[in-house]
Amino acid sequence: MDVRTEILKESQRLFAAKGFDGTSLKDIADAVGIRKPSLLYHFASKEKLRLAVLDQVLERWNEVLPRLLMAAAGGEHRFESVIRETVGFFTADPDRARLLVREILDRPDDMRRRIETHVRPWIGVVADYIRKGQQHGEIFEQVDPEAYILQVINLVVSGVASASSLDGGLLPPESPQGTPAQRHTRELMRIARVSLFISPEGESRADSLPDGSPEHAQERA
Amino acid sequence: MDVRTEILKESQRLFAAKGFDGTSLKDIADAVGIRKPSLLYHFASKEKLRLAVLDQVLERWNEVLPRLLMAAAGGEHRFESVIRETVGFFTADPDRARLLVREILDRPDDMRRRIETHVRPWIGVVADYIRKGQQHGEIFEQVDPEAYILQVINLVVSGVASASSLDGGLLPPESPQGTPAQRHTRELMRIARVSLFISPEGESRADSLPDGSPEHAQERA
DNA sequence: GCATTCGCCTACCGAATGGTAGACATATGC
DNA sequence: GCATATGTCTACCATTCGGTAGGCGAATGC
Repeated sequence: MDVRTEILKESQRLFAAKGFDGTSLKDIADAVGIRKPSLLYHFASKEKLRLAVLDQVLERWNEVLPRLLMAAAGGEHRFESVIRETVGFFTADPDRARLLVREILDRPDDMRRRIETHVRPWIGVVADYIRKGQQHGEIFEQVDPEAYILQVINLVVSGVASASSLDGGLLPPESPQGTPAQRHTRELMRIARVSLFISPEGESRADSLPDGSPEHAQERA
Repeated sequence: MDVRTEILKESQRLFAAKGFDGTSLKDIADAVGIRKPSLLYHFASKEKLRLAVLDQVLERWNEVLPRLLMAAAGGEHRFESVIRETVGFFTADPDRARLLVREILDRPDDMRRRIETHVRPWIGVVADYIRKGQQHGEIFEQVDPEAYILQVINLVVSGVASASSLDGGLLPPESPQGTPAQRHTRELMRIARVSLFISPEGESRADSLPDGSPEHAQERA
């Protein structure tokens, strides 16, 4: 693999695990198998490297976004597939979620700007979709579209970021309901759906479990 | 104020804002207005200081927990007041939330142990409450009690931790629905309620907005 | 009165940090 | 064949890091 790519990969992993300040250039160089100055040949400074890693994640997100929004049919299925794909994007590589959460905590102002340009637009799209659903009586009037979307984003991203600590420790590794990750995702999807759509009177959906997102397993490469 | 207390206060603030690794002992000493060795006189090492700050937050949580669980009447009101109080605890001082999220990311294993001893017990209590509600037909059968509680905890803690970045940037500072913080909290409470309780047929509650938690404003002292 | 403790200080330490200088070897272009 | 560009290296630098040694003054105990 290309050295530069390798550096980005290991940096993302280490930044996600130990944070930007908690990771030294030597840590990264060691992980890649080169010396520190060789690393600085590819990325002029630690700060440049940080930006490159962050850009890589956000660009990747921008790649899957169109596919994600165009996905599937209309109605509830469309909504579900959007959430499912979003969850899949982060569970395919939880470091993405951890990195974003860390970045939000460490540099809220920078991150706010990035979010406004990258995320704002399609929040508007989804919010309009929700408002339309409200007019048609399919979605609760009480839903605050923008606030709802933010809560769901938070649920997905922060959920994946901290899943290893919370789920692993508090849900039994084996249970009739499935693995912790499965239960986590299934309940997340249920909450997002039930708190949005007015249930069509007594509908008790089978809740097919979309999860662990094996279809995304190799998407990381 | 007691110097030791002052150190803990500034440490919590700085650890929450810049992270443990991103904060130097000099930063803290400067914030308190003393020299670094004086700081190390009160706390023998940076690690000891970290533990003291974390303990302080968790102890505080343990103080309000009983009051929180015993609160109010039964039924939905009880549930709502529990969530409201929990949200209040963290919005009263968002650094608590930021600190916990950082700690989960930085030291997941340590945090998992702490969570298992501190949080596990009352998760069981709430989960039993939910199961009882399911038997009585008040709560959706599809709810996975433990997974649901984890999602709500995540929603509250991570939500408060990143609220400044997300809400501030994506919700307009002024709107007919209220401030970003109000809309955030109101939608959070709505999602938690609607995704749990089977709505009593056409009930369209006025949604009195509990928020900003002014009643907790001075609780920080 | 006087020894002791407390709390804070200046001065310093070794280690690690991000980053630079410059040599060297290999590959490439012409 | 030879100059140039590429990529990695060793050696080094200034700074900052967490932490220590030890002195000094004010309070405290007896």
